Amino acid sequence: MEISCTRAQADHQQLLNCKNVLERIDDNFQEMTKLLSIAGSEVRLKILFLLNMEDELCPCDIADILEMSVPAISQHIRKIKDAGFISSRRDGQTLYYSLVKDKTAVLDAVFTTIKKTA
Amino acid sequence: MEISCTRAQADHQQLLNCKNVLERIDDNFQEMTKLLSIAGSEVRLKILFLLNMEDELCPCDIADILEMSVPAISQHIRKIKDAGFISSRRDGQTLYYSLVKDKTAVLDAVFTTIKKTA
DNA sequence: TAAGTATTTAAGCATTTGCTTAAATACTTA
DNA sequence: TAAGTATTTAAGCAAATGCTTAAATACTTA
Repeated sequence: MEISCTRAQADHQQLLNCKNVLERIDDNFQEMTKLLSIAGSEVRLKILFLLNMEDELCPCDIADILEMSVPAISQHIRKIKDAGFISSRRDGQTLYYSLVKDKTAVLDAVFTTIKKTA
Repeated sequence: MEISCTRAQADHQQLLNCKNVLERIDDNFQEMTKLLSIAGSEVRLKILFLLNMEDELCPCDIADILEMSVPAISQHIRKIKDAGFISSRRDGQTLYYSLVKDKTAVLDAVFTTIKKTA
């Protein structure tokens, strides 16, 4: 917990306080980074947005809408699913994916902002 | 704008509608992806969080708080600055960085969530 | 103007990312 | 059970990322 900044003006109490705050909520940063790094890709952000708008979609639908290959979409879906932000239900051959709402609640503000036509 | 999904059950009207919605707000997706991909790194999310909490900080402060090298922090700062989400003011040798509030407003929900102690 | 501090920039390199193509798995239906 | 559809998985590869170290730039002060 030592402070190395050599500036005379450095407010060492401020820096220590910042360190303490970050340390206390470190787990929150990791969980939030997981969500934001998932959402910080244009393809995945669109997938999340579409699932929010349509409730549930299958990989084939998403591939069509985004005009991308099915394996490419499937691999994005796996990443989002592994992180726990979507879940799936099977209906015959088709897998329907939907948002895990309580893990993605913070994205509501993001979706609202995106929807605002400039 | 053609639909390639071969599923008999596919709701082609739904898929076309999704494509139209996305197309209309495509610029919003790009801008939002820029912000989320910046914020989707633990180090940068902490930098943004700290700037939100402390109003302004210099690279040296941030390097101290996060216990990282100054060049590493500087390169993250440059990325955030190039994207337009922070601005700087100089006071002597020291550069102070602060959030561009109207470009990062959507992160308020993120910061609030992070601050909630579990 | 010389030396010191704050910061950025650049080169180098290991790791990660995100696609492609090909093959495997799961389910349905003739 | 064979053939077809939906999806995943895996290998391969080009591009992006994020650090390190070393050097350059900007400013201050003795």
